Amino acid sequence: MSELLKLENQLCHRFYTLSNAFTRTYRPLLATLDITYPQYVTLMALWEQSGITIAELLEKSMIDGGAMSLILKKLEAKGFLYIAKDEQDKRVKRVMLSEKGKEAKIVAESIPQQMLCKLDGMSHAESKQLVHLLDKLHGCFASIE
Amino acid sequence: MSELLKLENQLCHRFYTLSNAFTRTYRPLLATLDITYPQYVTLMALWEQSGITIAELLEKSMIDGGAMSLILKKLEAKGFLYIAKDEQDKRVKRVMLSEKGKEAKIVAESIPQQMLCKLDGMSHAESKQLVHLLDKLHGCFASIE
DNA sequence: ATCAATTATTTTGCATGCAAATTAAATTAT
DNA sequence: ATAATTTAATTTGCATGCAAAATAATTGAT
Repeated sequence: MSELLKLENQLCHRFYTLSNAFTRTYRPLLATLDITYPQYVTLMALWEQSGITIAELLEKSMIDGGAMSLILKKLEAKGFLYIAKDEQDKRVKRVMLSEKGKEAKIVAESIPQQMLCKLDGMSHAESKQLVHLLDKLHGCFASIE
Repeated sequence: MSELLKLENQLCHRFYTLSNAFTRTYRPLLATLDITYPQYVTLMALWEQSGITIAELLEKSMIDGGAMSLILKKLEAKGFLYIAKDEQDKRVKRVMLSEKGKEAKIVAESIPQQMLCKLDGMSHAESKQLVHLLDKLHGCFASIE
C-alpha cells in the first residue's frame, strides 16, 4: 500500500489540524472581548497601526477580502473601529480604532501569555526553530503565487 | 509598544496563514477529481481503510462532525462512496468506498508529488524536522482537551 | 476630452468549522 | 422491565475562506 496518500504522511493535514486547534483554543480566551479569531487578527493589525487602508489591512492580516468586508462591519457594529473614505481617492477606505478598540488592546495583552501557558512542553528553542521552519515554508508558497 | 501582540510574533497566525495557503494550493490539484480539500482528507482516510464507522472517520480525519455529515452526503452524491447502517448497532453507520472511490485513489497518487514539487526549497531534513515539531505541538493541544 | 483598462472594495454562491440543540438507538440503574 | 443516561449522527445558526462577478472611482490611451 502506497505510503504517499496516508494521512499521517501529509504535511497539509498537520496544518489543517493545528490551525483549527489554535482557533478552538483561542475561542474561550477571546470570549471576554466578544470577538472571533479573525476579528482578533484584524484588531492586532490595527493595534500595530491604526488608520490604514483596507488593502493594507488585507496584506497584513492575510485575511480574505470578501471575509474582511463582513469582519469590519461586525467590528464596527461592536464599536471597536470606524471606517472613513479617503479624501484623495474615494475608492479607498481607511480603518480607524475607536476608543473602545484602543482600550481592548489592554485586555488583549494577557491573551498571548495565556496561550503560551497552554503550549507548555514546547521549549523556547523548539518554538523558535519551529517559527524558522514555518517562515521558510511560507516563503515556498510565496514564490508560487 | 508591546511586542506580544504584534502579528509577526504570533505562532497562531503562521498556522492560520499556512493552512489556508495549503488549501488554496491543493484546490487546482483536486479539481481533476472534483473534490474539495476536506473531501480529499475524507477519501484519504477511506483509502487507508474502507468500511469504517463515521466516528472512526472523524477521529482519523479530525474533521468536525457537523461538517462531515455534509461532506459524506456530497461524496456519496458524486458516487465516491456509499453509507450503510451497522447491523449490530443501528445508531452506527459505516462508510464504504465505491468502485469510483477506489479508482480515484489511482488518480490521487500523483497529488502528493505535485505538492512536494511546489514546496521545493524545503530540504528533506528540514521538512522532517518540521513534522517532528508539529507533532510535538499537536501533543500540547492534545493534553489540553 | 472621451473611452478603455485598472484598482479598491463589496457582493454572491458554495463549502466548511464550531458549539449547541436535536434525534434515534443502545445501555445502565433501580 | 421501565425510566434515566449515554452514545452516534444529524441539524441549526453563525462566521469565515475562496473564486468569480459586480460596483465605483481613477488612470491611461488615443
